[in-house]
Amino acid sequence: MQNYLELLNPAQREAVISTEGPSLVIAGAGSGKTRVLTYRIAHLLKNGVPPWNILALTFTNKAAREMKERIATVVGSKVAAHLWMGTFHSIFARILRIEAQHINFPKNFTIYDTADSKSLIKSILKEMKLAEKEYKPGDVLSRISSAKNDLVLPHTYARDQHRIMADKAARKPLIHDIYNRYMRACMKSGAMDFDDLLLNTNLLFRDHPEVLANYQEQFRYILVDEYQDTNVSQYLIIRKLADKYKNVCVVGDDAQSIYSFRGAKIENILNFRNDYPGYQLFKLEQNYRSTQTIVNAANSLIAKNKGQIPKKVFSNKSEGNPIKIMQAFSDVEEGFLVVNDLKNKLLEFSCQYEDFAILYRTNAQSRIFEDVLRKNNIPYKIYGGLSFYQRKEIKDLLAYFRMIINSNDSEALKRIINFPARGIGKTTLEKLEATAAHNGVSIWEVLVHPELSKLGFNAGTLKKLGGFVALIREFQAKSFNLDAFQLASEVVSQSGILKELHQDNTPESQSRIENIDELLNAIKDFSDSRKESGQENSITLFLEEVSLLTDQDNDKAEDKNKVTLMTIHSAKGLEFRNVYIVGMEEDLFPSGRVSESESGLEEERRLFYVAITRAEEHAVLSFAKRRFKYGDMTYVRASRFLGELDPSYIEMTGDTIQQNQATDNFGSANQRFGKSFEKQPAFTPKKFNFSESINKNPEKKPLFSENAFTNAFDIKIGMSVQHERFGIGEVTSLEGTGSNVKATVLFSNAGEKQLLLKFAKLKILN
DNA sequence: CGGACGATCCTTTTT
DNA sequence: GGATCGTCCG
Repeated sequence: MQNYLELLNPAQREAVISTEGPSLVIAGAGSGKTRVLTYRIAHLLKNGVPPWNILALTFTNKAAREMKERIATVVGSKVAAHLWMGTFHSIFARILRIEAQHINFPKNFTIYDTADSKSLIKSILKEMKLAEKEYKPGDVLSRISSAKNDLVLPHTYARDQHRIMADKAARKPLIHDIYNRYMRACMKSGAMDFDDLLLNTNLLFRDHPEVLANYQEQFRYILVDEYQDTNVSQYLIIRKLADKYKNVCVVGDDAQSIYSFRGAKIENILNFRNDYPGYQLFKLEQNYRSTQTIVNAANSLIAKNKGQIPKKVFSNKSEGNPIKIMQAFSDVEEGFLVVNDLKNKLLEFSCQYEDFAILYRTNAQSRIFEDVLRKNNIPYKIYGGLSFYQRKEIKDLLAYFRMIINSNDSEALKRIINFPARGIGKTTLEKLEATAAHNGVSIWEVLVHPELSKLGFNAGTLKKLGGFVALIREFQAKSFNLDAFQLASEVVSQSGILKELHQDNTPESQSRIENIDELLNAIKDFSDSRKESGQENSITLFLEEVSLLTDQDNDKAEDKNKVTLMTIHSAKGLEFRNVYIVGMEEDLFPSGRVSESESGLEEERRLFYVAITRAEEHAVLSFAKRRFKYGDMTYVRASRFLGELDPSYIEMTGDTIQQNQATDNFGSANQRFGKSFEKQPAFTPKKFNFSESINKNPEKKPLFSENAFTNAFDIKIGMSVQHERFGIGEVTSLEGTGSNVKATVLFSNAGEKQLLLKFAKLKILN
């Protein structure tokens, strides 16, 4: 790997070797951005810059990990290990722990996730006697988050006419008050939410110039990936840190800015020239990923946006196949069309499962594709939704660890004070919470206060509370002698969690036990690898790692060679030979919430651009005519974005059931498609078309057959059926009529279950 | 106090 | 279609 410079094109090479002074790298989709970042860092190291003088900030942990591995192949893993490389959140959490004493936080502060934050907001609403209907915790949190990302503290918020007016207009005039209480409560709990990690870093640097000076000196070279998605808070951290040496290299693509909803400012990249005069500009315009058709189609789309950094992304690869658009009558049929097309490509182009991705705008769309893939025995992995670390039993166990490390963490306490059930109910907890809020202390401090007995609890309750305190203290005492894994095992057995789960012997509790085992294994792996590398191995470090994980970071070995299902947002940075972009409908993509504003629409368009440019060989777009929304079947229109792609790159596949209806299907969107689009035959006689492929595979089930789905009416007494969770069983009785038929099934492993056929996805065996 | 069972709201996107 | 929340009853 010594000649890494030879692996680069001229533009990439310039970006790698121009290490001094500010640099802006505009990297078109698929243009080798990661390669440039990787080799730039390797180049610095090769030229004698110590790794601890380099700060590299990425968007996901996974990106950081992969880049570190690639750098290690050039300079060795010992050197690479000393790089400061990670997400903004993980790097600055680490720094905040080191500098905690300066900002009035304990070193062992907890990191609240969104669920913790919402739960805290609910408590505050209760205390303020505000209705949750008026002040939805999620909405309140996003207002607070947006303020924090703009570095607006509560007292400034209260005087910020803009925000106050907006809140009044939204009939939530008291947000500033909630925000204030929220901040105080976090402080009492010794907790920071995600935004606080960045906000407090800013406050640390603002109020402690000597601390800032140290880090400026340390981080002589700063690299930032996905710069177009940084928010004000992140932007200012970079500016401060880079202020001394100005060796800052930011990489990004304004055309791929898709996170404004969480405070990202595309202006950060657009204004780089003003912030760092004398900067060098590098443009990476050759796309190595996709066919010319895909690149050109994507260009034709993004050209509809205004105010971009001029660039001309091109591909030297083959022309490739046209982008296919498929229309379906319903969301379910869309699932079949996509999976059928996938199966054809699998054979036609000798693809692996891992060569496919199904991308959607919202997580809720995944279910239908999961069903169809499962029925076709196609392995898939799904990102998003409930991740492992958000499952109840996992969060409960982690809450014990949090209490051990930081007993002032009131959200953790609320989770476990009565889990497993120890007779401390809602009333008791409410009283404790109110007392804590009234006295400005954490719940734990109330519990351990000598005058607890004067609060009017009865003797039984007092005893139970005392038992809980003793339990936590016992764990704390043990935590000094045990490693992370030993302590975790101790908690699982001594807290009564395991006993409780073993007692109610249901399939659910069984799967919970399995999850807990999995967590213990993860902790063991963590402990062992830490021990091997001679590093500290405390539960604190494990928690730190876990609380900043995303489900993208949980790549497992068994997840190799599977079809990928994810939102377009999480697909950023990835690539696949074949990409399906599904649900191309108005009010879904573009989302109805934003398509009224021009800037919102432009962001949706960038999102579509990101989606298309994930594809190396084939991009397939699909939409349905009818779709279930909120449990109702609704009629929907094709997305306006379909008409914005240059029609010369598109192939339509028609409506295979009733061709004469195909044209109506576009509704108003049809007018936007323009003449050339309309002229396309509704049913292109090409080789991947749909009806032919059915004929080609006569052994396969016809796509539109009712039989493809288990029909509730088909299930009869005595049948042998399979359930996703409960396994195989026999139907012993049926009751009810119509869609409400309830079956009693005797499962060989799970015992007898009553199942509503419309919900339980029973597969008929034999 | 805790579990079971309806009503209700919902849907962007995520560190 | 489903998650969460509130209410009711044991």
